[in-house]
Amino acid sequence: MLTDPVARTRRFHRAVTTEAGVLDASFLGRGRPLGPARVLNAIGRGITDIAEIRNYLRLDSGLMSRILRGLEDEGLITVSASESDARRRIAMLTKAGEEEFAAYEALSDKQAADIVARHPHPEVLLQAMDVVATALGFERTVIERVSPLDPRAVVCLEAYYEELGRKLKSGFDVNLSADPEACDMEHPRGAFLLAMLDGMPIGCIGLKGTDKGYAELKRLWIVPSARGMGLAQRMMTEAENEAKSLGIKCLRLDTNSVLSDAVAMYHKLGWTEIERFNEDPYPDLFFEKRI
Amino acid sequence: MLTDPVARTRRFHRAVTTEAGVLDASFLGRGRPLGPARVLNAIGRGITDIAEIRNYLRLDSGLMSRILRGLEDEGLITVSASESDARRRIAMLTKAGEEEFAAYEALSDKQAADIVARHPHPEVLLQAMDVVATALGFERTVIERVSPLDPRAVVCLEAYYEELGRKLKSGFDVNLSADPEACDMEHPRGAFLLAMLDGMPIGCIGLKGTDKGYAELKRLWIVPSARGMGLAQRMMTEAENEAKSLGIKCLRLDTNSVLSDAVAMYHKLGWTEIERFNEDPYPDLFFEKRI
DNA sequence: CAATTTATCTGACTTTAGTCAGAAAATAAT
DNA sequence: ATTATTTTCTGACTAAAGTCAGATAAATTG
Repeated sequence: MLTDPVARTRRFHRAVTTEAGVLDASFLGRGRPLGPARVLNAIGRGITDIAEIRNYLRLDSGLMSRILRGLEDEGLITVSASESDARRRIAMLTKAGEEEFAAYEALSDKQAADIVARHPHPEVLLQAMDVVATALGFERTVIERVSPLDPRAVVCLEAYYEELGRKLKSGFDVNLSADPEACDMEHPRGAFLLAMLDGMPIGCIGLKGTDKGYAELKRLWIVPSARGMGLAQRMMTEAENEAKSLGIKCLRLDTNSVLSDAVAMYHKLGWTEIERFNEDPYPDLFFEKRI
Repeated sequence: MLTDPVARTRRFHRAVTTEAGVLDASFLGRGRPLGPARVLNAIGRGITDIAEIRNYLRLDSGLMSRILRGLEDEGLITVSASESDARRRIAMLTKAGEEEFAAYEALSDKQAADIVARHPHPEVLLQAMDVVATALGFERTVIERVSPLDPRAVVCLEAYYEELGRKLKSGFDVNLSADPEACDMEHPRGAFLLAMLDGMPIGCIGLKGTDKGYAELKRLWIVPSARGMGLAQRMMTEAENEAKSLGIKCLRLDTNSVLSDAVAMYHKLGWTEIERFNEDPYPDLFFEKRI
């Protein structure tokens, strides 16, 4: 009973659907049926293409059409033809729509804050929720190329620096000049990849272009709640592909032997250990891979 | 973004409702609307009193009545008057109903098993789900008096013994004669209390009656995922009340200084340290409280 | 260019869910 | 014993969700 995976999962499901009922009630707190409320929120969250909303919410085209007319009549959205394909239609929030969406957001934020607040040790609960959320949706993870200055990238990098600082005996101090290598990881000189799941960044990797006949992989980091799922390998592979498409033939990386899991992975992925190729104080292991 | 409690909670909620949609689909996989399916499952899970089901599922009496007629027409249930109060009605599954319920159970079990199976480290996910489930429903926890031989009690006791074995340097070996003190914790000589949440035992405590002018509190245990929520104190208080109602005036307990959290709690709850009062090898600290 | 495909819309449905005002019968209160 | 309350049931509703067969217009294919 206490250890049976099925019993535990079903109990989790019961607990969560009870709670979800309460949370969905927040969607009903503004005198609007669930359907229109969900569509309005999808639009507010940036899914403006109607076919996409329809697919996301699994709505019949007829039903969708009527819901859109209703929201238009309320003055919350405007619908116009897509520029690239006049059959497709794009929904936009009006000013009133923005306000209504903000009101829903405020309700949801309050619900979320309440859940956390009534726990005596919020961080324990939050970490558990992170693990569950990552696990449940893991196959929806998408890897996208962004600028290393993208706020979502910055968030990952800061977490990476913080973690290195904890793990290296010497601590870790990013060069004071803010993100000195950012321009080298800007496409097409290099690249910066972000793994996104449910709107949350869960991992990153940088490809740093150089003028020395090789490129470097830098700043591979996976959020703790997503570790052990094979995401790091996927990021490495994607970064390699990115390098290939930029015509890069040789990759290098440096690391520290403290990060034993990472070192093991580099070996597994076909990297070979080489001599020190830079003067950085933190790394003590150096790898190369010809692609 | 990565640390913001509200963003993390909302992401969790999104992940879980997406998943819940899939799980609820299992309730639709047998060609029956959600309403009747939920009622059938409530009856199958042992909620037979119609008023109770109505309260549990928050259904209008008219709607409930019609759903019951529908399930009767399908030959899945029979409804009869309660013996104690002929206004109230009791629903029972027929043979066909049992089978239908079992089919729903099989679907749910399969869904649950699938979720766990596709995770590379199931125990990590399961522990996280335990923490979340406990946190979300915590205020629904009910403490009930059961026999110490109740299978749910046995499950807790085994977990307790296992944990003691890990924590005590000397290990821990329950007296080979199966649960030697069980009869002393049988009401009304003593009592055994179980904390239940969503059908899962999450903690226990035993009140052992003796003939020596005092009773003992034994086997206080809280499932790891529920620790830090103040449940142990609530169990202690309930056990004290139980003792009072049995006319007991003095309580004792023994413990080991390794269990420092427990020791701190005993002090906090007004227990006073006393001399060793038994020859057990494991405890090294002894407490008393007059009530 | 004609034929086909795609995305949306409209109208005419059905099903499911939920509400509400009594009616009937049993029980509890005075 | 009468009155009030509780529990369920029935009928007559409304609202919301979902389905389906075209119609329309834009894009794609051969």
